[in-house]
Amino acid sequence: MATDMPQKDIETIVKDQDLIGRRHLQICDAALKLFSRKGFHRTTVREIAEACGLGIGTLYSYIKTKEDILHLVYRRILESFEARMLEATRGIQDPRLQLKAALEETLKIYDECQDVVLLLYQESHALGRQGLQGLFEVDRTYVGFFREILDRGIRAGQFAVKEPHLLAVCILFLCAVWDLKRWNLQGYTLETVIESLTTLILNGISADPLVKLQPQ
Amino acid sequence: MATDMPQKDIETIVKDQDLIGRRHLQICDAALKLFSRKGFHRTTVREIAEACGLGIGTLYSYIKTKEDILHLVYRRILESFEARMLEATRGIQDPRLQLKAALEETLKIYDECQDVVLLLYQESHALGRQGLQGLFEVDRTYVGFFREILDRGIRAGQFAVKEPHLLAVCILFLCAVWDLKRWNLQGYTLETVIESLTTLILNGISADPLVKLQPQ
Amino acid sequence: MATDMPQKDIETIVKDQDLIGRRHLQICDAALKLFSRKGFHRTTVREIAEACGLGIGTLYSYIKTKEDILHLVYRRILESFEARMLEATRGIQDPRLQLKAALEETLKIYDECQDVVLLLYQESHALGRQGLQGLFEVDRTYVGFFREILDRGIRAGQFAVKEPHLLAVCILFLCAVWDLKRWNLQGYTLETVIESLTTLILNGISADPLVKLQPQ
Amino acid sequence: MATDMPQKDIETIVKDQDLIGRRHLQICDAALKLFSRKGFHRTTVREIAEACGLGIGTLYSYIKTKEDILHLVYRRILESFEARMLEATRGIQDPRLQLKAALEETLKIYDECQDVVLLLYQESHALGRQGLQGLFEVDRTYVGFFREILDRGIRAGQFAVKEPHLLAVCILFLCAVWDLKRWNLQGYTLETVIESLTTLILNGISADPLVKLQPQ
DNA sequence: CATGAATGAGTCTTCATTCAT
DNA sequence: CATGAATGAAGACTCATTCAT
Repeated sequence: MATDMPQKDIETIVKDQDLIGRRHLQICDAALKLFSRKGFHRTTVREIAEACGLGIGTLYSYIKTKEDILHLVYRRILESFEARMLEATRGIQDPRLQLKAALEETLKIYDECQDVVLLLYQESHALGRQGLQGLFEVDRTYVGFFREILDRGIRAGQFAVKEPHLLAVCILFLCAVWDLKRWNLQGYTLETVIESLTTLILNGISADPLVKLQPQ
Repeated sequence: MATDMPQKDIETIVKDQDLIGRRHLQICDAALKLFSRKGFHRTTVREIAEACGLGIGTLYSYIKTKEDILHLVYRRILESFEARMLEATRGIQDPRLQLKAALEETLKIYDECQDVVLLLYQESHALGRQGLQGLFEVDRTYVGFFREILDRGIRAGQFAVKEPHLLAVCILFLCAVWDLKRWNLQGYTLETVIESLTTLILNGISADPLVKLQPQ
Repeated sequence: MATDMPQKDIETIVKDQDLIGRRHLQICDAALKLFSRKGFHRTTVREIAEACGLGIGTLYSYIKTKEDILHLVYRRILESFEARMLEATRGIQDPRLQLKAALEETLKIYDECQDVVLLLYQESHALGRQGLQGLFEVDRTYVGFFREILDRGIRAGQFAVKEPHLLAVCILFLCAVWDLKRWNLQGYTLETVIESLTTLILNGISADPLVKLQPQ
Repeated sequence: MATDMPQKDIETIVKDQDLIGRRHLQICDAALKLFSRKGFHRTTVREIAEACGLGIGTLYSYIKTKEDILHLVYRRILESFEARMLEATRGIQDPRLQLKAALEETLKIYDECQDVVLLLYQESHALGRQGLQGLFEVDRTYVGFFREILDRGIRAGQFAVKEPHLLAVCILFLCAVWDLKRWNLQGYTLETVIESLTTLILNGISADPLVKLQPQ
């Protein structure tokens, strides 16, 4: 589904593709921690180099600019998110249940990766046009996944949704509330949020008014 | 309702409160444009000074640090948002209609002030702890407004919501989708979004299942 | 004796000599405190203005440059030092006793005005050539005072000194040890220092070897 | 005796200790000249960088702050002073002669390094607390050297001194008169000063009054 | 392929001084 | 005479990036 994201493949001096892969992982791990803690701008390339045990020069053999590191990090994050999502919803037939599962897993991921989601929303503008395009693409596949669930539900007569794509975007976005507005949600537990959001959305799109009473 | 946000009043060298007020407006206007276009980090203080027709020294008579400018901008934005919201929903009695109006107005504002909303979400981490507290406070009053509508609807038996505060946060947050995910919503018009979101939310929280069929 | 120091009279915009005098005192008092605490460079003109209750503009009506303030301060300090010295040694006939009194008084002054003496030694290079000349002049009169005592003692056969001016300079300078090397003299009291220095100097210049045994 | 001054070792970005050593020498040489001529405050970091043929960035790879440069300079100066002193007085048995030699050498050093001594006295307050501590420490070892001579003389019955440490401080301090009051000692030669100071001090501390007549 | 020293453009911020009111 | 807002030159320091070894 998302194996072919537009790689905007980072130009490297080193040519050994295998080594590049390993180094990129190394760099991602170090950079992710630093970016989460201090943000993109306040993290220096030198710090990243130190944190991943490479010389600065070596680091620069595997990237062209600092921005590339952000790319690497984003790509990695989104890949892992997507993998988890697919895993969690695979094989569920009922659209309503599958949507529920997708919501729950997304919120769980967002709960675990709070810093990362913040990073995603706050520093993405540090990417150039081209870089953003890549992100958008990935996001689209992620959204596409929700959209498929909606489509199946609509075809099955379970969901009444005029604009499935729009709704998919909204639903995915809404999950981020747990991270982006966390300071305003201090008293709540993840469970409460999962339940409330699930209720809101399922009721919001349900075609059958009578179903609604149960979850509430 | 929110006239007394915690001012964290910027220390200035100039004493004339009136002049300070005017200059701050001047600075806000210039900074807002630049921040929207280039982001906080990529905008230099010198650029801001030039853009508002002040010498750097003069600019620094009205602020202590660059961060203060971001404060000024944020405070200004949120004040104006709140004012518009209050204006648009004042006097509407029916909670359902009032919520509809609030949603519509918020989305309209967010449509007009796309850059500003992005700024709000992306650069807020450039503020220090104290500065963030101020923002949160304002946000809480804004959220509180939605919450009051929900509460009235619940009391009137129109809404079925377990966690009104949580829902209020979600609803307000959801409006930002139009700005934060705009690149994934290219084909849609504001009207479509207003309608879809309104439907989703009203259905999502409606206590009476039979009402739901009409708007859809 | 030193009423006619070369005034390098500060150019002022204000012409009322009387007012100038009062303002200069005002400025001196404020500046002295600030300079002592923070040093000349780290004290801003604005701080001085605030400390003496004048507007910056007003302050600048009574001086031409920041350096002028240092002048004012130095001149004031030296005048007061000299006055105290004269007072303390007036009328003493015996050169040995007079030298003792002069030493004692100088050390007492230096003890009371530790910060000021440091200021004198550390910031004088902030003065331009012309300003330094003024200081030197004052210092010379101060030194001259010691020299006169030495001369009288030499004529009286009490002191054996080849280079009285040089010695006078040294003696006066030596007194500053209490301020400039204070951190290396932590355990000592003023009294001990007075006694030790007096002994050293009187023995060092005494013409009559037999006298020496008594004070030690 | 003073091989282990508290290094407060400057944090550097560059790791190669050997290179650091060489660069620090380079920086010292350039900075010393500039500081002597223009003082610490009036010398810019950029000037220092140019004077030692490094880019500013490079310079800052070897120091953390401008103050560090002053440190470097001071440390270097004091080390060289001490080395010369030790060399000049080594192996002299008679305390009186050794003190004479120490005085003479110190004054010669101070004569050659007039600018440096001024720097030492005038700019030391630009150092922070910690930096000053380092200086004091070095000064103490220097003073300790004089003190040892005095102690030996006292034990040998040649000197009559109640407070040897205090006297040592005074003696060392007195040598600085040649630099700090030079403008008031224009007509004198180094030889005259050496002779006068030596006479003053040796007579001042001599235990045997009869010896005194000879040097005078 | 690895390293890390070198670079300098660019950043925020300060402060003595002036001048219109 | 008094005031204080305006000014901009200048300063210390950072950091992404390169390149010789």
